[in-house]
Amino acid sequence: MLSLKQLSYALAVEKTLHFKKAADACNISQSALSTGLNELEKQLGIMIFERNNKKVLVTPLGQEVLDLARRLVLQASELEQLAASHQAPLAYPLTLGVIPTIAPFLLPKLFPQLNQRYPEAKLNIVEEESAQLVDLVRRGEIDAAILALPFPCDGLLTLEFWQEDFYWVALRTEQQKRQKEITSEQLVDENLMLLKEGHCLKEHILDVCKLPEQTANHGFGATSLNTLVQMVLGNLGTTLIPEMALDQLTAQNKNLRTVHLAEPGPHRRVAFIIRPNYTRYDSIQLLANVCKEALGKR
Amino acid sequence: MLSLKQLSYALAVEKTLHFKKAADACNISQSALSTGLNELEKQLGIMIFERNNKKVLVTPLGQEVLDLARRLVLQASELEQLAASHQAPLAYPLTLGVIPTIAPFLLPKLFPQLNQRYPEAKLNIVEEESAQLVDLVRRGEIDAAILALPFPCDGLLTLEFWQEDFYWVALRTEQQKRQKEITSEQLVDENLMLLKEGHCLKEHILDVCKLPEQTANHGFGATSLNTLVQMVLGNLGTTLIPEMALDQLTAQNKNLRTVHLAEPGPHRRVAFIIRPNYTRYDSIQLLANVCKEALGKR
DNA sequence: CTTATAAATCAGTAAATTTGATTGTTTAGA
DNA sequence: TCTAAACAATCAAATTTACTGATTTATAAG
Repeated sequence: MLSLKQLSYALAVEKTLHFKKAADACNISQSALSTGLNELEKQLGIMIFERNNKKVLVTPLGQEVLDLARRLVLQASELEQLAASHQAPLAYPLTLGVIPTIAPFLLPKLFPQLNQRYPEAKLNIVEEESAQLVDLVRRGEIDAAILALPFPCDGLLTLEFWQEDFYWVALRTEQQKRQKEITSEQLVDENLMLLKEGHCLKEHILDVCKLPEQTANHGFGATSLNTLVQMVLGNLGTTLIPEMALDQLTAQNKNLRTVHLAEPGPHRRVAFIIRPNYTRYDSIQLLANVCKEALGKR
Repeated sequence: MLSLKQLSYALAVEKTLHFKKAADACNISQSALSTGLNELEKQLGIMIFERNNKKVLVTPLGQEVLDLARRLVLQASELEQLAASHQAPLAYPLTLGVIPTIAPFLLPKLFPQLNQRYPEAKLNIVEEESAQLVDLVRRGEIDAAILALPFPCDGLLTLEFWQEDFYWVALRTEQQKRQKEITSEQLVDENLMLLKEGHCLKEHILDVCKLPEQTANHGFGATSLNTLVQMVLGNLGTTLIPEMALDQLTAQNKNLRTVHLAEPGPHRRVAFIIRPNYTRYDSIQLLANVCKEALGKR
């Protein structure tokens, strides 16, 4: 009878195309992996890998088999997790993707809250941009991801748990007006610096402000809001940051002023995305609630 | 590591709720099954079955786990089949459902043709009514089914391979007209006998003829077209049969006359149904072609 | 031609699964 | 209340399977 172990060996080889490395990844000897694979191929009656002593490559039929095997192994691990998650909520470690414009602001609030509610909870965090995270979730390499919407995630489930607005950050100077709000039109003259290509926050800001791509000075390719704010302090321009970043990035600094962006909100919505028939929906929902609470208390 | 073997043991117990019977079904001893299950439950850290020496029942969480396990085991077998089907077309035995108004007429033509084209092909046939077959396909208990359309099969794929019309069957008498066609209106006076409830052919006929339910004498609950034709011979009334049944049921008998039903056709369409991501789509397509040929040659 | 590399193979061993017999409960019937 | 039957759990022994480390064989590169 087909075994999941054998299938996982095959998947390891698919990844590395190298028996020794794959064996190491599986914590077995090269010879065990070799015989295991031969056994699998014998049982299926096909060649999955075309190989000689020097090269390994996947056959076309082998690719089909591996794709099915991947699904199988993924579902098996989901079954294990389902069982584990019913012992204590979130007991089984969850691998979570978070985008860079959320991670540094949400996580420091999330972890203490989570520890208090679910002491046995364990999270592995992966920080990537939205597009990569969607892909990782789809392929089942991570359990879920936290992104800012709108973002195209066809076929995935979204679990929204937070909405927020953007704030304009500028240097506090003598001749400033004591304004409470700033409009998109006013922003045009303010040498706006945004994150570099690929960060959804840039798109969201341009969308909300109905500004064309060119309006924004691209901040010399800054990849973090922290950097952007440092640049504001260096008098290089101004920027926009989401509400959740306010206290960490600007609250401590008397030289900065933050002004609410006067556009109809919410300016961005924050949500978990998961595969539609992910088995630990409950855990993610639990987690979403904790996130909400964590962000809720100012 | 979780093994498919253990999962299949659990599924066997779910079916029988009896360790010894389940063990027999798995071709292992009761003790092996018992330890296997204990091992599985230990690995998952949960109870799947609540049991004492006298009763076995599934826990709520156990049910969830079993549902996932079923999917897993099904997909594993599909993987095996995928591999096997690439060695020789149709080599791996295929379990096929066929409705009673098709099976006796299609299969005798199909098998010789199939044997000639694909000598290694093997089919297991299950004869049930449409609704049951749809269910069996959905649950993965059979690979595919042949039904007559229209029939509701949401979420399943259909592979149509044949269309045909209905023919009116009546006793050949002295005073008959030599008519070539008969209309629905004329049928009303002809004491029409149809199959009993549940056979889609009855629905199809009433639909095509735009007749209300009550028009048809229900043939005293006949469950086969053969019986109906015998009743026609016994001068109990008349009936309608599909084209594919003509030569077997009426061609040999001089006392019967068959007249084409004058309604816009085709009166019924015959198709395979399969699960959308069934792995042996190719095999079914092959099979559909053979069916078409088999019916095609008169 | 030599060398380094990598998969296959082999023999021995460890681990797992399975069997058959037995035990201990539970239920139903006397 | 007692007895018998049914059934899952358990145990020791046997078998099968999986793994390791060493060796062999084949390949590509120098």
